[in-house]
Amino acid sequence: MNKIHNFYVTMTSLSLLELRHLRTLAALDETGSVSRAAKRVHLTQSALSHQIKVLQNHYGLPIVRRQGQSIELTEAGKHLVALARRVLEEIQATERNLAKMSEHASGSLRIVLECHTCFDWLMPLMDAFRQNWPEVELDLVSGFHSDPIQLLEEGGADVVIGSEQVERRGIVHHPLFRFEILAVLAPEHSLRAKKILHAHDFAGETLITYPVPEERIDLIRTVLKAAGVQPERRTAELTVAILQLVASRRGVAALPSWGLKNYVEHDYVIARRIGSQGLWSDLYASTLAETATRPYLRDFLATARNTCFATLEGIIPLEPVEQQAPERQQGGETVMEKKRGRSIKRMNG
Amino acid sequence: MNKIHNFYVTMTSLSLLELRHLRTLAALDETGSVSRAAKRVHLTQSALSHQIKVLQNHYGLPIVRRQGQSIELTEAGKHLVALARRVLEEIQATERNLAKMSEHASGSLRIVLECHTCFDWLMPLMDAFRQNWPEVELDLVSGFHSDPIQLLEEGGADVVIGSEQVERRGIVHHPLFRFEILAVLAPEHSLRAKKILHAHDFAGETLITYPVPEERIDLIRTVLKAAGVQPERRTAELTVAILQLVASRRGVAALPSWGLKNYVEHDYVIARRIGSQGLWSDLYASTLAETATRPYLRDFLATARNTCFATLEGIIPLEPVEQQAPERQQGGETVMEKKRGRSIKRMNG
DNA sequence: ACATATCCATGAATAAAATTCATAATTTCT
DNA sequence: AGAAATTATGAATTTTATTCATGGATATGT
Repeated sequence: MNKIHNFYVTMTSLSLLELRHLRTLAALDETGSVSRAAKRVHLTQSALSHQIKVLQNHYGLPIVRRQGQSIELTEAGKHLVALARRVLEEIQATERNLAKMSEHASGSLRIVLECHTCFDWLMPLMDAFRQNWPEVELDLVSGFHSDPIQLLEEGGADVVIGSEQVERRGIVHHPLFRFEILAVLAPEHSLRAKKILHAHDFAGETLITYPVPEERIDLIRTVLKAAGVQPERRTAELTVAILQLVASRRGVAALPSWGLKNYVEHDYVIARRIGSQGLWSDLYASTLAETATRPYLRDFLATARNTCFATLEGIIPLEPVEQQAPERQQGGETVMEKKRGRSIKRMNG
Repeated sequence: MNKIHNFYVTMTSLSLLELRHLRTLAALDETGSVSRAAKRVHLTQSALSHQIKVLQNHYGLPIVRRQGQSIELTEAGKHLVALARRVLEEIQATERNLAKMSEHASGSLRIVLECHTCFDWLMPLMDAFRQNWPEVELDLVSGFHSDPIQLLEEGGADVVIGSEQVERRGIVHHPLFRFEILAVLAPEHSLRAKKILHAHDFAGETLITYPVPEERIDLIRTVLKAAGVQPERRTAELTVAILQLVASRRGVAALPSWGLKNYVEHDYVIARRIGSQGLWSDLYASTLAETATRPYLRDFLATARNTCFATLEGIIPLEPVEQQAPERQQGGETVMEKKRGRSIKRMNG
């Protein structure tokens, strides 16, 4: 029936464009480089290069232009990026709606912050979240907690934002990003000539930190302890207060690179790399496995990543690393095995 | 460097949604059936079934509900369809912009209509086109032409909309859709009792047609000629005029199903299938190979298909059939080989 | 200036996934 | 009840995206 004729006819392939491309375009725009964008979307640089090529062939237009060490979007590229922005936003919005339909969109999201500086990006994020999930009780759990993960288990909190990543049954760690911790000095400080500071440079200095135990301070834990350097400490609650103390030469500090830009540009303080590789820290959001399935939590994480990558400079995405699958039956946590998309894979042996 | 830790961490797969899914959703909504939607997007029913399943699993929500012989979109499905509509429209708009950037968006689009009834859907389409491509000279080539394809070759027209599909060098045929031609009778006509009309039923009747030669009238060419039936003919220029003549019992007609619905519902006329399989006709837009590459032509075809499928009832998509690849060098027409997307393939041997 | 990172492009190999095929299950219509 | 039409599903297959392995090109630093 319906016999099919036996010869070709053109069928102009209407749009080979896929959301994947739009996500790539957005990342390209945000990072200004193919390889950085690749990290951002968890693919290789090669994959993105191929994607770009396909698009350029399809539209018969250049989309990016190689500009020395990085790239620049062409006119056409900008059009596509604008499209990507709008479309991806619309998608997020309706996915939020679907999530709200799928279960009760209520619950609590009580956040423990191990990293004080994270206030900077968390505040606006929380404001946005409140709008999208009015039914969710959103809170910051204040005060110091020696074992914040335990708080999760006890039900006293729902998310811990910190850099530890202890393997602990029933707990999942959602990678956020990696950032560099820089040493902050007064512009006239005697160490100003050095491009890179090493452990011994801190000997005899006063270290200004947030009021948390030493083990929570990366500089001390991973750099100074090992070198046997033990500077004096002085604490302040707020980032601005720390910076003010540094500027007025009461001591030096070590802070995430992203919050420093403005102050450095105005010569309020200067920032220096710590160690030749730099001192880096990874940030995770940890939750109970159960909590991880909640749609509002997933939305929270998604927008956290989005806004951080869009807002914070100099941070890099973390590879989602795979947990040594808990061999035999470990309970009902098939959650992650099921829910995760295709793109979790080892990227180096 | 950057040693990678050795265990898993959840990475909530952010949206496995792709445009493919949105295109499917839109088709599902328009056709109300998985198999019809499949034809619409040139995939198998199975493929769509799988797609739907994936989406439902992903969102944890039913998207379609089986409703007897066809399907119904759920609340969630409707959300997604609404998204699809907006997104696909935005994409078409920016692709139009890109097309305009890639070459001069000017030229001419002079249309020859072999099928008179096509006026019905062509008019609004032309209006829309004029808005999007103000630089393109849009015209209907009037009058009768015995060999319209020749008009293309002579440069007197740019597109022929008709049902012939003669293989001719340098000419490409873009499939539009397949539609059924129904016999139209006055409600009191003596043949009203028959569900299906056959060739001999037309003997002794007056056939009311557009004023075109017999070879252009499918009913005569493919049904009556073969049976040696030769009814009287009477012609009218406009579809409404034909219908009026039929209603006033001056004769019978054969018209595309889509334009009849309103008249049939109001009992102005009645419509009957012709032959047990029905009488079907395929519609193609034919152009020079060269014209086929113009972005405005491709846009015209795309929106033609879109609006037709959205507007006209009872039409079905045509499989893009592959031309018996012109073995050895047949000139420069690599155009279609290059430009067409992946999805041209034989779907039944 | 020369070695050394970085960065992007590209072809081939590989891995992933979407689609088809074959068939079962379900519903409707006669 | 049987036939026809429609959707669902598991397995096979094809198609496609992605990685891998390089090469060339552009800075970067000593």
